[in-house]
Amino acid sequence: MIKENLKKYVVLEDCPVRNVLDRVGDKWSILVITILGEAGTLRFNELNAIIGTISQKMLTVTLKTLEADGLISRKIYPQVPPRVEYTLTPLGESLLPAMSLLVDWALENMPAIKASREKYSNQKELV
Amino acid sequence: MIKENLKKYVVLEDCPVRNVLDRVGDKWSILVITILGEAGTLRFNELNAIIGTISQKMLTVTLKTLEADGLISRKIYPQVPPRVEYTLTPLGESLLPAMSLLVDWALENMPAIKASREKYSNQKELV
DNA sequence: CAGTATCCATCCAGATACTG
DNA sequence: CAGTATCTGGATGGATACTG
Repeated sequence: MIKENLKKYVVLEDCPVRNVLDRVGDKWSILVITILGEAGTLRFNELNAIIGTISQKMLTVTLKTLEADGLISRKIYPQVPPRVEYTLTPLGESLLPAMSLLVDWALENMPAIKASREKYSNQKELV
Repeated sequence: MIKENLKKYVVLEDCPVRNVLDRVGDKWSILVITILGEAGTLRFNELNAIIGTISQKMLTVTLKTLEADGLISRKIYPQVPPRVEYTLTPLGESLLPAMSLLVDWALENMPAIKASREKYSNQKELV
């Protein structure tokens, strides 16, 4: 029966897939990974300045989560004032191809999606 | 200056990328797209039964959003009781390769991520 | 069958202020 | 410089009951 077979995706979703996509889906992770992927290594305040619209708190949370997942590494230089540098780990780098494919898809198809959204909301208004 | 150059990602993020990834990031969209991608066409209650843990409300919301984005199409058969069928549009199908790359990455690297998370939380406890 | 409508708990992101 | 701590409004997701 086809429906029973399809349930495998639900299981997948619970364990590894949704776990990973929670990161992909949150507001800042992809941006941070993309930027680190291109820049190589950046300090906390450099990331903060590049993104501009992120709060210190969210940048801290995002970096900690990505570090916990093993996607970025955090290097502390014992200085005053402190210097902390962030870099993608090999695991983080291995995510770049999949992410850029998604980003490319988004860039390419955003016009179509936008047009569809407008068409849809106009239809709703007419009802 | 390298930092100014990197800001392009922030702009990208605001407009098309984050818009699309909001869908990827929500709780059910990827699952629905994946299932429809394999099944071809399904009715509302078939999807409901396959996923099992989704509420009617969230399935409705998810399907409406995907329809508004032009990723799935909704076909109503004027019967009593009603019959509504959902299918991926070509736009929705074009998203499948990027998504499956991401899903594959998740499956392959989940063990590493899990190990990293445990190591990280153990470190925290020792402090 | 395929939804709507309503209420509710929780999470999330941002603003602000403070610190080793 | 690189964070932490606290508070708050709003969005998100789920449970339940009802309906054309």
